[in-house]
Amino acid sequence: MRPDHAHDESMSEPKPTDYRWSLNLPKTDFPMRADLAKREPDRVRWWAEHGTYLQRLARNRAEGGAPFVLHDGPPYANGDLHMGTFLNRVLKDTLVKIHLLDGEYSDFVPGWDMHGLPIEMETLKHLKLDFRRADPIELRRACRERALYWMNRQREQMLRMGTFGRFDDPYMTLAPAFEATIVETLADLAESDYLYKGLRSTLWCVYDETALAEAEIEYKDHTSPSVYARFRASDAQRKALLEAFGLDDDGTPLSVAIWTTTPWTLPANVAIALKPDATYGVYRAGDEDVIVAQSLASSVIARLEKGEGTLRAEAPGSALERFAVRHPFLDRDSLIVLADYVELETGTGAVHTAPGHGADDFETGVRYGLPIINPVDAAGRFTAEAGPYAGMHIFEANARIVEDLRASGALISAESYEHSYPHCWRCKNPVIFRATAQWFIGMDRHGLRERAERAVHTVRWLPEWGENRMSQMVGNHPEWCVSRQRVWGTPIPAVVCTGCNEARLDPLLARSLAKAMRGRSFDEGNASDLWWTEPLETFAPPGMACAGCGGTAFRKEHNIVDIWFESGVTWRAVLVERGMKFPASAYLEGGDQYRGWFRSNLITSVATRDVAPYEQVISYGWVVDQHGHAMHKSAGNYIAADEAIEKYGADLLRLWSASTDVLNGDVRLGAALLDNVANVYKNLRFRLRYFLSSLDGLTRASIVTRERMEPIDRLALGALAALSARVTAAYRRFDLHDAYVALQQFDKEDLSAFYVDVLKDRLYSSAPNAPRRRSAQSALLEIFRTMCVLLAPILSFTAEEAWQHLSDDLRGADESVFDLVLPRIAELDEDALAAWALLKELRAQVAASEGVRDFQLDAKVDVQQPFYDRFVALGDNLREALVVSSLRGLGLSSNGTATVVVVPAAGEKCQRCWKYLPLNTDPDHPTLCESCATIVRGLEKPA
RNA sequence: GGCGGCGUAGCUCAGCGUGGUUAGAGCGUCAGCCUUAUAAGCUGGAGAACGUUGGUUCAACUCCAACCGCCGCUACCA
Repeated sequence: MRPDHAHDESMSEPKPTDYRWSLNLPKTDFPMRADLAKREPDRVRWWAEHGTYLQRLARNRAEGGAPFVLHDGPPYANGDLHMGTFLNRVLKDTLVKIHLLDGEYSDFVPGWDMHGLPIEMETLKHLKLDFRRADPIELRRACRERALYWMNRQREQMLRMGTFGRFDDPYMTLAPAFEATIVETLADLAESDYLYKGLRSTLWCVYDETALAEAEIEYKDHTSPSVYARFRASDAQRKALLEAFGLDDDGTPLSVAIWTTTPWTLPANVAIALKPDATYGVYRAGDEDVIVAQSLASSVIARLEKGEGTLRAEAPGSALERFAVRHPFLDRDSLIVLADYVELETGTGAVHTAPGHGADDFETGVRYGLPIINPVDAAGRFTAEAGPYAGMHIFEANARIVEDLRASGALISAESYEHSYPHCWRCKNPVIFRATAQWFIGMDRHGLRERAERAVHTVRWLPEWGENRMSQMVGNHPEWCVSRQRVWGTPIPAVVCTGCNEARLDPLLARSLAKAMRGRSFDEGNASDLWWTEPLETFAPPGMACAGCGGTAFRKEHNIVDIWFESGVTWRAVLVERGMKFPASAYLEGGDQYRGWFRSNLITSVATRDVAPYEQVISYGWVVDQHGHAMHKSAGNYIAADEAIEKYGADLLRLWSASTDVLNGDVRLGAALLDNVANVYKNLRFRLRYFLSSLDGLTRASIVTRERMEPIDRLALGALAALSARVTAAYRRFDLHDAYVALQQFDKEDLSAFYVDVLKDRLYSSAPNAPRRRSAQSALLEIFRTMCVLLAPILSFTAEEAWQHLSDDLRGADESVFDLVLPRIAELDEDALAAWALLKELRAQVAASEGVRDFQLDAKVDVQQPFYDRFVALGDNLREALVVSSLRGLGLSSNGTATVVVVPAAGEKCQRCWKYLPLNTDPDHPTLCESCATIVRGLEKPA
């Protein structure tokens, strides 16, 4: 012992009346301050070094735990994580840990989505390359490096969040076996006739020069030109049209008024669509006649600025079918056609139709056998077909076209129109429709749509409305365009017959390629480079011949597959290939994935296995700011995950994820809100600290079994069981918020305001080894252990930190908090719970007595019959529960209600235990009660 | 435009499938107490037109309709 320490002791020599030294006051080195940002990284390291997750996983399997597989929806390996990703990772982690702690084989394989345009764009920018000129193999190698860089970086960030999983063996869409699975699935789909090539008007990004899928567009507000224009009739056309209206031709010019927000599509115009059952009129305004829908006539005539128009005649749209008018600036006719989709809310009721530039227009074009004019190249420049506009960029041409319309007198009005418009998810520019030949998965082939919808109803959806949403999503899903004209991805190994130009995807060829890819090791780089580097003969089956012309000469196509298709086969590449549980127990993602990953997985799985790939789907809301607004970097309310963790600590943010209802609606996040959570955190932390401090001195050997505990300690454990039952039930239905509320309430009402207060006297003033003190400590140990395991899925860091502060002796074989098991509650003792509740109530009444403090009172209690015997059995615990000096009596209540009457305590205040009792029973300790005197006497002569 | 979700105290949420006591909880806030959990703890108080407006009903936060706000999804706004 160091001299200065001895000195300290002599300095704090107790005064004769100060008996603090003889009390068992709380003692722990569990820090009051969390310092989460500083301490959490140590915990992450500790879990890694001890293999906490994998060890528990192995133990659960050895003990026969049922498999539980949360299948990870792969984040895109590009950029740092934001709070939306944080929520995603932590919710998944919580679910994984709930099942892990429940003894299941909760196998979580994280994965990454690593191909695709965003990484390709980043890489090109980084290398200052133009993708048209870059060597594909070089570019793909650089993309791979970049994707791996981001994956590693994101992995570190995920681990920092305290998440568990097989982070040493994640799945990657760029791994050889994964790529091979993609190709094999394409082969299967081609073989079973779901996959085919066709000319369609598809979403196209002119900046990235590729087709896009529905899942790749974002809706944003966009201001478009709003142009009303005349399509004039030639003399012969005018005569015919007027006849259809029953009018004579008096030589007045006639035109059909159309409306468009995309003037650049006018060069591709071949038709005007009318609604068959709507009424159209010929209106005379000044010196001209115009045809327009009756219900929109006034707004169109107003734009003519030629005064009030007069209605000359009316006819249904169907009466005008197949008449024609002249294109406003090209030398051709525009056919009047009918289409049900024409709306009469805005515009003129006469829809400018360009089959090359719209899905519906395309369909109408096919129906009428119209030419599919597509005068726009991949980069958005007009081709020679566009006549005077050849060479211009389409969006720049808008203004020019409007001016030309004005100059030729075809323009009625030019305004601007703000509307929500599809944009490219990657470059954020408006997308267009452009007719090109692409590969599709047909939702309407072999009943795929109906089978997918049926599969939806076999799945458990959380929230329940997810079922309806998914069902609608599948019902509305058009053909899935899966081909992309880029290089960073898995090839669609199709070939084109050099004889007849017919494209085909030969399943044998594809499987041969896949087999070669599987033969490559991860370190050899992109296995699918083989499609670029090896001659076609390497993979082509012998005797491959064109089905159309019988030709045997082919060349390779160089499309890659949509990355939504790649992530769409994770169920196969991960669950099936690794021999994990399939269908997965659960998928858990943000609500945006109904159209994305939930759907892509459903479709590929139903098409090839006829079963949904998941048993349950859980979706959660979008993270928005404090005020409910979407977070954007530009709006300044964006929160990066690593910054938030540095500032608040991962555990506080984890607690936030449980503090709010994440499943329905938006999830708010902001500083004020986190302050709120911080208070709750602090309370829970203090409680854990208090438990640890009051367990001081307890050893495994001195633990009192439940049967031999004081009666009130057994009641406390009954209340604990009720908490366990509620929290584990909440966990099993993934209601983290209910678990959070339950833990908080128990902490506050049962522990802090009641049980802890009740135990103080017993813990502090008993002899250290007294059975009644050990009983209290044993109950507290049980509560501590249970609170730790119940908190662990959410507050992983703090629960582990607290558990580590328990003595090795008490922790025993359960080295980590994740070695513990969630309580299994067979059935609750309702009578005990009722007695506990009544005690709390009576204690609250005593505590609320004005002006007097604990122990300054004696009490007399009357309770109704069911409780009477129980209370008698409590013995001195009843007095203890009320925190009074003595119980003056326990009676049977006559009126059926329990009452407690308090009176000033009879004795004098014992200087040690503060109870008011008879003092001076020991001449050496005149200011102590008899019990304290005995204890102090025993302590005075330490061995 | 359509579909869906959400809208209850300063904050986060319960309650509303079976409409009926003074609409609950935690956090915060204010006041009091304790000083043997002490950079803690206890007790008490204040605090809510249950988004708005109508309707059904003896009675609505709870059922119905419309509307408003926020968010998400979606569309053939040509």
